[in-house]
Amino acid sequence: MGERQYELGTAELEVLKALWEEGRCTVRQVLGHLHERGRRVAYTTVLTFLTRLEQKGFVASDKRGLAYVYRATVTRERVTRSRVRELVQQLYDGAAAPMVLQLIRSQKFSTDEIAELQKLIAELDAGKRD
Amino acid sequence: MGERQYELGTAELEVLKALWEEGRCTVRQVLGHLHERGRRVAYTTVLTFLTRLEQKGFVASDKRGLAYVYRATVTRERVTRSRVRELVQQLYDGAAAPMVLQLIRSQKFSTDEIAELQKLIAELDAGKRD
DNA sequence: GTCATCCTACTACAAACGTCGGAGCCGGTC
DNA sequence: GACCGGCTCCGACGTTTGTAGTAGGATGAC
Repeated sequence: MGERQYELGTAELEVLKALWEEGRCTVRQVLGHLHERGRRVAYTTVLTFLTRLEQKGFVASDKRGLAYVYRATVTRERVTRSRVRELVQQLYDGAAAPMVLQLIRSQKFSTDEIAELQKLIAELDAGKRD
Repeated sequence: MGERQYELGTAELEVLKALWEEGRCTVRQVLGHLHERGRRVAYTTVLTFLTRLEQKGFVASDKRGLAYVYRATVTRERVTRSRVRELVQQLYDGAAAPMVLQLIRSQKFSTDEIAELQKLIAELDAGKRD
């Protein structure tokens, strides 16, 4: 079965995000990225996360010179989709519409975003009528 | 520092959902509810979750006859909102729109749901123009 | 050759989670 | 009055997650 359950802690996800945003990174670069956004954590902690992420198959590494360089092996899209689906499942037993309604009601959107949403939904609607 | 007020594991959430759906319940009733939807778990496990949920302030109980009766002290909406917000924060640094787009793209909606969405967004749009 | 560095590997550890087993209490039933 | 079937309390245990210290290998500076 294809869609495996991705188990990622929030701190692990932070590290993965660093890789998505920076591309290939050494441990130290990830650490820098995290520090830049106020995440204070030790070098070895980052190393631990990268190692675990590699074990779980989310990143790969190769030795380049004296340090390992890590890269994500899963796309942000994929993990994101999986996480959202998981939450929809947990909260609404798989029904996405209530989640969307919830989001639309409880968050503020800019005029541009509203326009974008309208466009997208219109497309959906058109698709349905085919 | 994550000010995550609601710390709920997925299994704990299952139990809480039982209370939202059934109203006031004894341990045994929650157990029955879970068993009905294929969740096989022991009586004492449910008891543990209810106890922990009570410690965390999500449920309250009172002794009625020989068994305790539990009830949720937080609404489904509240927990749900908090969880969604948390995920939006984690995945998109707080931007709700990408999340909505993601949902709309990756999930299937019925015609009715699409209509509902259109209505809601139209309202939003109207509100913006005031 | 010796040092100061930088990097990885190994180990550790507490808290949270998911999961129960038993001990022990209490109210009916033979 | 001894037993059965509920119920709660307490403790336990394996796993995951977040966090990090320390040991030891490689490397470049003198």
